Amino acid sequence: MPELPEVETIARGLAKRISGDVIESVWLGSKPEPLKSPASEIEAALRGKRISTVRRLGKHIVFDLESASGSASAQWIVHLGMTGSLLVCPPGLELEKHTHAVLQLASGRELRFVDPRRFGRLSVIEKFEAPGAEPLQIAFDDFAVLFHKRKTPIKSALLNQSLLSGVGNIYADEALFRARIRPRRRAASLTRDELRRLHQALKTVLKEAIKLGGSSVSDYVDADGEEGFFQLKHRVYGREGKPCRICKTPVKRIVIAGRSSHYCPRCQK
DNA sequence: ACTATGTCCTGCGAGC
DNA sequence: TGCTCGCAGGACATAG
Repeated sequence: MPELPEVETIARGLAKRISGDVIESVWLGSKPEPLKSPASEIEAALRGKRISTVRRLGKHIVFDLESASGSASAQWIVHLGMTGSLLVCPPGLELEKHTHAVLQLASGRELRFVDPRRFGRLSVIEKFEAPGAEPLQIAFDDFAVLFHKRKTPIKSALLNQSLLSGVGNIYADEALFRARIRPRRRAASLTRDELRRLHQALKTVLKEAIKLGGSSVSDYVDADGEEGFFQLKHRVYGREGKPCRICKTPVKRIVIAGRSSHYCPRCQK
C-alpha cells in the first residue's frame, strides 16, 4: 500500500510517539503469518528492548533497538506491503481483524501491526540496508547510470526496488507526467535532458507528497490516524478519462508489467 | 544478467 | 438487494 511518502509519514509519526518506549511483551498471531524471521527470533529480539529511533529506508520502517544497558541491538524491520498499518493504541481497544502482531509498551500503550492482505513482512536483522538508492539523495550522475542500457520500460525501472528504493506505482506515474515522459519508453532511450527532468520531477513529487502527509487512496492513514492529502494533487494517477490538468486531453490508462499506468498522450512523449 | 509473467491474499466498488 | 468480476499503493519466484 504505502510508498516512500506514506512510509516516511508513518515513520515520523511513530518516532514522535514511541521513541524511548520499551517493548515489554510481544504477541505474534497464529498460523501463516507474514514473518520473514522465525517468530521466536522476533520475539526474543524485541522483548525488553528500548526503541531508540524509528525511521524509513526505502519502503521499510526501521526500528532501532537498544538493550536495557543502552547498547545498540538488532533492528526490527516492517514492510507494510499493500495494506499493512502500524497503530499506536490504548490496550483496551478491541483487536481489529487481521491483527498479526501486538507489542505491549512500558508506557501502557500497544503498537499493533494490522494487514488484511498479508503482503506485509516483519523481520529482525542486525543492520538493514535497502537494496536500491534513496531517490531523495541520489546524485544525477548515479541516477542516470541506473537506466543505462536497460531495455525495460522506464515505468518498470522506476518500480524496481534494487535500482531505486521507495518508488511505487503512484509516484512513478506522477514523476513521469511531470517529466513529460511516457511510461512505456525504454529506459535506455531517455535523453540526458529527459533523465534530468525525471530526476528532478521524482524528487519534487516525493517531497511535496511528504509535506502533505502522503496520498490517502482507499484507507491509508498515518500513525496518528490522520489521512494524507497528496491524492488531491495527483495529475494522472487514478484519473483515467479525465482531462489532463495541463492540456485537457483525456488521461490514458495502460497496463505495464501488470500495473496500471496513467499518462497524458499529448504532454508525455 | 536482464526481462516478462504469474502468484501470494482480502476487500471493495461497479455493474448487472 | 445480492451476486460476480475486476481491481488494488508490492515483491518475489520462476521461466525464457
